[in-house]
Parts: sequence; C-alpha cells; structure tokens
Amino acid sequence: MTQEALREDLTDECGHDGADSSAPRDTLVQIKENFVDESTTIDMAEMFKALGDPTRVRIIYALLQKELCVHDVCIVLDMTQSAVSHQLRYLRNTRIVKRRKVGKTVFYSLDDRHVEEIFAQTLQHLKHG
Amino acid sequence: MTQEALREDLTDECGHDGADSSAPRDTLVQIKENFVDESTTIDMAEMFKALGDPTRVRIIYALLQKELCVHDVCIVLDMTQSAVSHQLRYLRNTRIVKRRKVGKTVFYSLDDRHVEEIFAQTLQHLKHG
DNA sequence: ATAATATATGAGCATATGTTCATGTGTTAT
DNA sequence: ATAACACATGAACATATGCTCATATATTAT
Repeated sequence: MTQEALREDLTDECGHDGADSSAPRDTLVQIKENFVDESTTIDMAEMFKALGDPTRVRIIYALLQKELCVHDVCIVLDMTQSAVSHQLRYLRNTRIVKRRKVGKTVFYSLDDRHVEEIFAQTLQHLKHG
Repeated sequence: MTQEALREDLTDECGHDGADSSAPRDTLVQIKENFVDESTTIDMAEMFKALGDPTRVRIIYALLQKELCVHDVCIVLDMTQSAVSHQLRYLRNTRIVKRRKVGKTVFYSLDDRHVEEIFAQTLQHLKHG
C-alpha cells in the first residue's frame, strides 16, 4: 500500500469531523505503516488467546517442569480426560506443545523455549502492577 | 495445603482406574506443589486474554510507537470511537495502558515496559514455528 | 446558558469459548 | 478375536466476548 493510498484512507471513522487530531496526520500515517503485517497481528493475538485461559496456563506450568502424558496432566490439574485432551489439542494447534507417542501413551511437552520467557516477563508485569 | 492433603487429593478424575501413570505419584505431587498460587495463575490468564485479540494487539502496537489520544487511535485503527474506547478500558483494567488527561483529550500510553518484551518474545516464537 | 467536542459506558446481539457427555480410534494384553 | 486401556473428537449447552447503537459525562468555546 502506498503512502498516498494510506493518506486517502485516513478519513474519519470516529464520528468526529476530523478538524483536529492531536498528532499530525503524517505521524499517524507513519504509525500505521510501522505495523507488522495484518496476518502477523492476527497470529500474535491467536498466540496470546491460546495462553489466555487458566486451564491452559496450568497445563503449561506443569509441562514447564516435566514432559507428561495426558493421564498425568489430568491428575495434576484434577480435570477430566476429555477437557484436558481438548485443551492439549488447542495448544498443539498453536504450536505451543508437541506430542511424542510411546505405545498407547502420548507424551506432551513444550514446543518452544520462548514460552518460558513469555511467562517470566508476564510474572514480572504482574508483580510490577 | 500439606503434602498429605495433596496426596489424598490425587484421586483419579480421568475415567481411569489409576493403575498406572507414567510418572511416579510423588513426582506429580511435586509438580502440583510447584505451581504458582491459583490467583496468580488466573491473573496470568487474564493478562494473556487481554493481549489475545487482534484489535488490542493493534492498539498496543500503535502505543508502542507513541502516546496517542483516543481519537488518533480511532484513525490509526480505522475503528469507531466506541469500539476503541471499550478496548482501551479493557487494557486499562489490566494495567497494560495508562491515561493522561489534558483538557478534554485523554492520552493513552503503555503502562509497562514488559509488554514490549512479551511482544518481542512472541514474535520470536511465531518466526520459529 | 448553549453548543460543540472528546471520551466513557450500558444494553443488546451475534459469535466464540470451555466444559461435559457420548462415542470413536489406535494400541496392548489375554 | 475380545477386552482393556489411553487418548481423540463431535455435539450440545451455558457463559463470555466484541462490536454497534444510543446516550451520558466532562471540558471548552461562544
């Protein structure tokens, strides 16, 4: 998208008449251009959504400590096998966890070292607040 | 909660008969004990949930670059004032953004340096995948 | 005071989410 | 082959979410 096109696109959608915005229009155009592409924005939101549930947070906390089979996750979280399995699938689709099958048992573990960092940063944020 | 009580609590909820779990029971007890407290778990999930929406991700991206008034966020995101205002409130309640009022204008900015780190880590995760 | 501007918010609605329940699939044991 | 076990999954249901619409609040200008 050209800078021209973006400029045209900056018509007002806010129910204002556009007489004044506190930042100069060029600055706003610049901010819009500096965005990562839309698909990445959506992917980031998907990633955070995957982490944005207490059950999934607890699963990740467990897997941070040790690779576990579905059965053991059920025990640690005290939840039904179905609920846990659904959530593990969710986390697998987001590439947060991975599987390893041994006979009829499926072991889950974290698929990414970044998750640990993200958790650490978030804990810092919560303490700071 | 004592270790005894936890051990008692580890009855099977998964529709299994508990004959075998791949990790020894003591290990599972240990994993359960190493959890951060439940309220922190919930807070973390709340935090991620706040980041887990494309609109809010875009707002944060904008504010990462520059403090902006509500009106300007509307322009940059091309969304209605109401929708933006609702989302800003959400982010404010989660302490991700803060307000600064000047006359009738309200400027929003990020309330926490950790958010930038979390975003960076998450982008790394997405590239890795 | 009246109007205009900037933002905030409650209600309503369509869609998404998380769990349960029932059942399916794949593996091991007898 | 049959049963038992470990896990996966579709349907259904209650609740949560994100937007729109209308309206409220607060500040500034005339």
